[in-house]
Amino acid sequence: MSAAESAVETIQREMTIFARRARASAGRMHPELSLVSYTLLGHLEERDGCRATDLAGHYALDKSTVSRQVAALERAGLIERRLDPEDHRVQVLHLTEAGREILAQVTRSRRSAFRERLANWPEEDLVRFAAYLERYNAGPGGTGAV
Amino acid sequence: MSAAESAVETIQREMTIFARRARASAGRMHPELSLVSYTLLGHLEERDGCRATDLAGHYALDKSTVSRQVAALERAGLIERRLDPEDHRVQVLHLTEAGREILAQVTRSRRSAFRERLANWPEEDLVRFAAYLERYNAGPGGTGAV
DNA sequence: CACATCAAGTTGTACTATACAACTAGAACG
DNA sequence: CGTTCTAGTTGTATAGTACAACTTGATGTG
Repeated sequence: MSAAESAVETIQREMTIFARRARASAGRMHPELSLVSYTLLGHLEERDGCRATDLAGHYALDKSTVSRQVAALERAGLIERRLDPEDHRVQVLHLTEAGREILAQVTRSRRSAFRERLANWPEEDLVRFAAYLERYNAGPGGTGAV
Repeated sequence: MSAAESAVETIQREMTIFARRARASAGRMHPELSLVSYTLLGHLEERDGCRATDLAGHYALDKSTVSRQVAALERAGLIERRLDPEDHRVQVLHLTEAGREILAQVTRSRRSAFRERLANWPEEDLVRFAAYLERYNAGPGGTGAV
């Protein structure tokens, strides 16, 4: 096996380990915010509000799934729905102040966990690793290479 | 923000994207084998058989979860249980011939998906990326930096 | 304009993966 | 022995998900 082939094997194995761990710890990571909720809130912050359908499309989730997630986030007071005056079928979702705070808090705690994990890496390696990950994720998706 | 800090941000973001995708596609990846089942079969192959408790410990799953997964895999004819003659509480799990085949098949299809995704990477980058991932995963776990 | 079609969301239902707790059966050790 | 430990199963509950059926509003065409 060539060096390239064996590197591909390693990447596959390590990505799989990572995915499994992420899955296992997703629910326990932050009691107040699952990985999905966190991602959705992050999207709302980044876009400054969007529709449920956009979330579903962007994250490849069924609209019913998003509908329930959104309902839960609203019940928790983290987001609010504003009827689009242009189109009354549409609800534009926005973070509330509480939602913004929780999101920032979870982001901080996640960031510090990552920092800790990467604490001893030389800057050069961090930069290269970051670039590789971006490149990997930007590649053609949906092939199951997860 | 320093280059190192911004690299850590990127790593966090990209790892999260990856984890979310993995999660979303886990169930659809291979109709015949979920990510968890695949991982468990892989472990059995690697160790040439082990106990359910070992699987639970190694993958941080509850023993009841493993028990049901194992039951499903046995029903599907992919593994078999052999009573440990030394200790009648213990069932040693082994791949069956069918299990070995399915595992090999899924491994092949996953590998080809990874290969495709990484097809245009220069060997040097593959080797470095693989090393970074190994290093990342080998770090202290369980902090939520997933 | 009226009806057909499309789009956004909700709700009913079902399934999978998971955890925790209570239990059974066997082992180990005093 | 009997107590305590260990391996595994089963009951129960929850989260996240999908698919299908439905409601409501928008759009476009004869």
